[in-house]
Amino acid sequence: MHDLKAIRENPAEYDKLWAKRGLEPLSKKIMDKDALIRKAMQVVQEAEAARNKSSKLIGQAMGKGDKEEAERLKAEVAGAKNVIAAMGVQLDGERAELQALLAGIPNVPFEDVPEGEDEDSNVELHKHLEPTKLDFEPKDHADLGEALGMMDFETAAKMSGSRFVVLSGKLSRLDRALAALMLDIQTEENGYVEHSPPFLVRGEALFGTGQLPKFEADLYKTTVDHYLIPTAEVSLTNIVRESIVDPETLPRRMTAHTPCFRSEAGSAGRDTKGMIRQHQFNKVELVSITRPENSEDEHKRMLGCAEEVLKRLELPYRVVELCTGDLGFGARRTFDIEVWLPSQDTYREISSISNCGDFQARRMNARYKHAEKDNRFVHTLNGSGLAVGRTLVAVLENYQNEDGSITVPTALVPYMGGVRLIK
RNA sequence: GGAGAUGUGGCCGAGUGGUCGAAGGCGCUCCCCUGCUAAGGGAGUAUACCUCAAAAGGGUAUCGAGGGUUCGAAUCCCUUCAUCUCCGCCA
Repeated sequence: MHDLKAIRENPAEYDKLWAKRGLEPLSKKIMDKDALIRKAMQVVQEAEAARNKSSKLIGQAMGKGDKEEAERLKAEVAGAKNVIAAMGVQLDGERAELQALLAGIPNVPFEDVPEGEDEDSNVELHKHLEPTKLDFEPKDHADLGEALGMMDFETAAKMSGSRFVVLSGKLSRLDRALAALMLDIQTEENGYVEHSPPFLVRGEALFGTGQLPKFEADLYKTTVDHYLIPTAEVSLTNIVRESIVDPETLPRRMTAHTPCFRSEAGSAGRDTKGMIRQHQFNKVELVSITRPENSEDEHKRMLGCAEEVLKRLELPYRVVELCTGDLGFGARRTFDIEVWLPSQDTYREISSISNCGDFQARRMNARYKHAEKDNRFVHTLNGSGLAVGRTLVAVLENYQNEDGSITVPTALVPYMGGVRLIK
């Protein structure tokens, strides 16, 4: 959500930044609506003031027993009430329109975010390790998993349809081991506090983080008006909603290992095979709540926290900064971590780490005490640390042996109960 | 799922249609007195928005949230959310 006052003071700047995301200029439309609203507010408020004044006089007249005067005043109030009712309806309508308009406008990028229309303009920042070289034809994770008899898409399809999987045996354990490793790194080394939040949330929570109203089609909704979380970012970030945070507790770092549910409407045909794109997957999420002046530093720190997992697993990856055209709805800057997948001979996204500035904080009214009588919006950041399913895919593909067995990365052996080879 | 109760300012708590943004207490801030402790006196102490070049000032809204009745609602009605108690069910 955007700051109306800021737009009013600097419309050209906003239009310029929105243009970088490929949007038409919007400030004029917003300000015209805003001006209409303020004019209508004045009229309504004047009428309300007149009504309140007369009503008090009626009370006094009644107290004195002067019925005639009271009746005269009542007639007077009727006029004001007409104005309030008529203008009130108009005002509500205008406000709803402006609200809807603002709610659907994405965040503005930071000045120095690379410009570009789509992912082709994303900028590679750095790489870690050389892409895995196998001296045999690499299999993809789905073939490997099915051959092991521990990854079953057909059985999952029978009960749940496409884009689901049943893991079993060592692969199921591997999934758990990866999550445990990730949580241990983030909680024991990086200062994130582990949370076990709700997986079902109300619409307001999703509005707060920006998934609603625009992206309803990507979400699963229950019959009792709950939504399944598409990411724990929603649950974790909303922990500070409608509150005034003690600045001493900032930055506040939270993590959670949760399932994520995505209906992926409109993605038919993409990554149809395997575990890359599923309706349900596990993810260890990182969320930081910061003071405004610290969010950029925290963003870099969070990137490092996510990278650490891949370093520990000795998986090749690269980090890219998304260009303006590829930024998500709420983000001012985003780093993606892409892991190397031998079967695809390319890097694939395994983590996305965003600084949302005060965009989400405004939508959920999350503030901190900046000074006495000066509460300001916090900044919110979120990132995957990491997507467990895709990490499992990366481990299988990068650690595969010619016979289809999988060497367990050293860092995972303790978490696998000492197992060094999956076969 | 059934029955009932509750929801007021930082906290406690009064207030069942009128001058209530809201008594009183606690806490906090400032001042005075005393000045060792303890105590005493006075003033102040919500948020958002509109108006004003700004400040001062003025105005509107807010007593969980939303809607309604009324000239007027913290107070009456409806819906909803949350909490508590009892019963049922259940991992």
